[in-house]
Amino acid sequence: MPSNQRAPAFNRLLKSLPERDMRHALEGCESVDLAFADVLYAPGTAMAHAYFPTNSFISLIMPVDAASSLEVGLIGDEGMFGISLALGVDGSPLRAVVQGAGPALRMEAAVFVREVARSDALHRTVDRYIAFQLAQLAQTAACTRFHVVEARLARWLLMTQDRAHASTFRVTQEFLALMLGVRRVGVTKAAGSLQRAGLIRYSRGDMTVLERRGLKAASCGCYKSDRDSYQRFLG
Amino acid sequence: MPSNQRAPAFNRLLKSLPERDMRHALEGCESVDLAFADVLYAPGTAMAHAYFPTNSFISLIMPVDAASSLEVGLIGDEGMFGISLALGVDGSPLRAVVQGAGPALRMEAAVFVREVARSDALHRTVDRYIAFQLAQLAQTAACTRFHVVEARLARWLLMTQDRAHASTFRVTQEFLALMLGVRRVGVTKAAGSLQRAGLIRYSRGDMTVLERRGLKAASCGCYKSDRDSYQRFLG
DNA sequence: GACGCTATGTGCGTTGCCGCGCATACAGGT
DNA sequence: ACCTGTATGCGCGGCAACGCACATAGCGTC
Repeated sequence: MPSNQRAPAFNRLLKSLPERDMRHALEGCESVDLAFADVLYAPGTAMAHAYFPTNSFISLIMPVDAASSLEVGLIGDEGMFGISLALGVDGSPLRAVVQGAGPALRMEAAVFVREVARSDALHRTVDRYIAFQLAQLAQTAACTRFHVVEARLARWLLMTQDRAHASTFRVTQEFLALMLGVRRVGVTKAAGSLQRAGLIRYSRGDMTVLERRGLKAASCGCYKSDRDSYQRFLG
Repeated sequence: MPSNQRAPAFNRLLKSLPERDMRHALEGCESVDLAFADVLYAPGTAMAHAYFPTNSFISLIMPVDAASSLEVGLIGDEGMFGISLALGVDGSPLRAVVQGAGPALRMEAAVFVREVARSDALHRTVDRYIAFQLAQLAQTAACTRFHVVEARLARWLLMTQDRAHASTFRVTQEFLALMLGVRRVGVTKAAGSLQRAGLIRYSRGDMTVLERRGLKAASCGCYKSDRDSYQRFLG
């Protein structure tokens, strides 16, 4: 493991549960390794599993048309994928794609539904996480509307660094363009600007955050707002 | 009541409940008349009531800064305000503002929380509505990013007409600009274009939808997507 | 060491919306 | 009839991002 990386052994949502509930939930889980670009869920299909990333992370992507899409959520060890199951519905319009390879815990859909029904603590935690997702979606909608690409890119890098637990991670400009819903060239320009400012360094898919402080200043307030929301609902 | 208006006596979420659950829920409600521009909830305050519009409607607005904001949700008789209460959290980043004056049912926060706990049917319905709100938020984020003002305006008019249960309703361009997160002049241009196409007629705050068919064609697919989501989760 | 793939960077004309300032027009009150 | 406030319309210069096409640069492969 790279020296800049400290892998969490646990998923923070599960870890926050009382001992008994956590133990029971973990018994319903299996450990899996998620590979980059794995599609964990595609709209229109049945949701087979809920996922609790430990040292991996997952993008929630809203498809618009063949060429365009927009990332509307990012899930790492602070969260989970599968809230639709907890809400008792059979699908979601969002694609779930592995963005950072690594280990995760997963639960079969039926098992997750049963666990949520039997554990009040898990149910409450999941509900609070849903509240966070709602807040994050609203924040993303506003951010996407009002903020320039460079600021949105800075926010994205900070969010990703948090979930990668590393200052270096792999991500191409092409991929960033899809996440931010802009042209690749737009990313080139914004990333070049951040690099010239000494905040990041990158080359052929290797992205390194050099100065978190500076990135925060370059980002819009949405990064901080997201963290505040998480703190309020789940902190 | 204008002839083009057919007021629903009920809120559709409540109406969908089994007789017993609905009756019990209604007993926890009081009837109120919502006035235009009433602020039902402001971020940072305690949420005092849940609202079930019958023939009124409510905007969910994400504030960005003093000058800018963005509507991320619209709640009429097909929905409710107060899902945060059901999720067991104490607040939301979204302002709730009355956009269409009219009658609604409301429940004190504590009563609503108790009802959700005691009625499985209500709980399931609220959960499904939350799933819809999540889908609508994601749709709005993508729509706001990719679609031009004219299409977004058309979508907004269709959504509002559905909830106003009337082809005429009051809305100024200034207000529309705040909802769509654009300049008032941008609305002037887009609305003028729709009017020249014979799809709408408006003057000094009186907006009339003349041709729903044409408006749908002028709008992006997001209007249809929203309705499909609602149908899937609550239909 | 040539080849090909992927990743990144550049140029150019276009567009959708911005900020700002101002002009018109209708409505209601006195 | 006048005045004032609100609603709508228009012009101008500017900017961020667009679409498209092409240029460079690293890296693996045979």
